[in-house]
Amino acid sequence: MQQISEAESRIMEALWRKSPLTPEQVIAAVGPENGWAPATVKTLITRLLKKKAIAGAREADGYCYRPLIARAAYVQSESQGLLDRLFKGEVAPLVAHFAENRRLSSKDVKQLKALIAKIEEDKK
Amino acid sequence: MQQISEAESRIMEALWRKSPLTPEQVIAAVGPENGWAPATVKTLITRLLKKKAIAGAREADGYCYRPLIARAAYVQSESQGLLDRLFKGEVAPLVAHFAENRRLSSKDVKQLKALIAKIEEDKK
DNA sequence: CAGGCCGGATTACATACGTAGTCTCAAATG
DNA sequence: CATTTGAGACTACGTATGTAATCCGGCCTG
Repeated sequence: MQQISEAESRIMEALWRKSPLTPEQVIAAVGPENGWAPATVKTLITRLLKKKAIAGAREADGYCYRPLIARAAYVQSESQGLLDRLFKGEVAPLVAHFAENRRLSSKDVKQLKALIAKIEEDKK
Repeated sequence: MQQISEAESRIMEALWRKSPLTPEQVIAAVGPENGWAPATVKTLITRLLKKKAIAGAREADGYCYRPLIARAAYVQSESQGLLDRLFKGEVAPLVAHFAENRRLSSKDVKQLKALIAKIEEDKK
């Protein structure tokens, strides 16, 4: 998978959120919130097209873009990359790090508890 | 904190692992394993100096470099950045993602269990 | 048909980054 | 003192990225 830059990933997020989108919709979705001119959005789109991360096609609603990469795959790639770089590829050390630095919210803890319980249940 | 590139972070890791290090030691520590020429390492060092991520000084063992940024701070910044970008700033969704994609090792689960238990114990 | 619109290509410029060589000046050494 | 060594500055070149404008060809509309 070719690298998708942070700016480019914001286009992807818009398309993952709702797809397909017309060029105008993409511009409206990401332009104002990022302070981008339409030309900037168009450039990012062109780069994503070149990277085959999205595809454009004429559809019932007119010309539209849709993602060619699943968000889960992108998220996995980015996350695993960070874990590989900083935590020997494993999840637990990252969680431990947040715990040690008081950056685990009580909400996080509650959800992690439920998650672990579910994982163990699924194992039986 | 100024951005530290991946290549630069490898110099940091060497200094976090063992510090202070002479220029020669840094080159030996990161050069071969990354396929870098000494000039490349020197460039990366110069950039880190400019970013004030490391400092060089004459010491008992000669001229040495030491990190000016704690690994924990760097790790927190990078990790939080990823969580902010992809997981609404929270840890649990990342763990859930790995669980859903069958990317949580049994070792991870075991350690997470212990970690959660410890957190709850520390709360009492 | 002519003009306008639109999507993608192309261009522009600056910074960051990866990789590496060269130069300069100060300190160390013989 | 002269020479060597070494650290950091500077240079080089290509790619990636951020931000944005312009251009070109095809299609649609009046």
